[in-house]
Amino acid sequence: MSARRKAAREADQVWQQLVALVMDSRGDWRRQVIEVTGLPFSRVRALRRLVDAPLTLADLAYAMSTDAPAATVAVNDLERRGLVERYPHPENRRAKLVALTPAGKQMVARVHAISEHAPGALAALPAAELAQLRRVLDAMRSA
Amino acid sequence: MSARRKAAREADQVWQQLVALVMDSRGDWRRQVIEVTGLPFSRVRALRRLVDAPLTLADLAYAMSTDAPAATVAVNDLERRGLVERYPHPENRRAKLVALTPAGKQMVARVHAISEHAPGALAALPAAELAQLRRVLDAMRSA
DNA sequence: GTCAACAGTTGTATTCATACAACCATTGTA
DNA sequence: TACAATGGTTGTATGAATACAACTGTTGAC
Repeated sequence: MSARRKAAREADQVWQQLVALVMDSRGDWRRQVIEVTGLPFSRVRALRRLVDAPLTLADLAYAMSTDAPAATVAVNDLERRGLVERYPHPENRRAKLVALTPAGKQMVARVHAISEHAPGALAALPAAELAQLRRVLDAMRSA
Repeated sequence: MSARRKAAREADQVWQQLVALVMDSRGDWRRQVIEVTGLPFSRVRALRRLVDAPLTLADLAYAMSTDAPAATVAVNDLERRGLVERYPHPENRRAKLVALTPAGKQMVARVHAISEHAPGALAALPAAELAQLRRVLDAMRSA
């Protein structure tokens, strides 16, 4: 096996560990998101896909791995709440772009501000390892 | 602020980053779990709480952060599928303990074997950092 | 100009998840 | 013994997530 493939498999395994860890001890994060925003969780998921840039409905549906009708319904709801707005695609009159309004951005910020307590195993890590972990996560985000 | 409290806050922040990362790029893990097991996701969540030791229904409900009726329904379903069995609590005749059957353990193993590809940012990490990350995760699991 | 493919919308149906009320049996205690 | 608290079950109600069929308008290829 090539070194490249080996590295990829290593990454996949680490990822699985991460997912399992978060999913297992996720606790009430989802519940908290729903309570803080007053939105169904899927709406929040939609909002978070739009932080970087506006998306067409098709792209949004793909990003959420659902279908187009679901995206339409979600955007309708978010638009009624003033968190999002539709506007015509400049180069394709079939398509529409969906963008966050200021209120929408604020809502996303509120979600990011939700703080959940770290599970015991994480809180028990030595400070040095914790710092290392944070460095890795920062590196990932900026990548 | 005490050093202890400061460390706890640091851990909480790292944890938030982890949760956000996994939730954002979770992709089809849930979908895959459902497909592989043929079970609703909440049933899988229940199964996974039972790997370490049998639980009473009340404890299971608490661990899943839902209520007792939901736990009863879930266990009924899992029992019909032969993945779990109830037996009387040795010291409290009100309570019942729920334990995985061999088939149930096998099912959990199948869930753990589901491999999802690491998101780009993670796969792009230098090998040394990846190894470091894995070390931290291993340490967390054994803690 | 016709026609297939694309982008979005509307409406419907189904399954899941969740919460709550009401109930029975057991336990421990006043 | 009477009573409150615990552990579980049944049934009901509701909202969320998901999928699919059918339709309109737009585009691009032939």
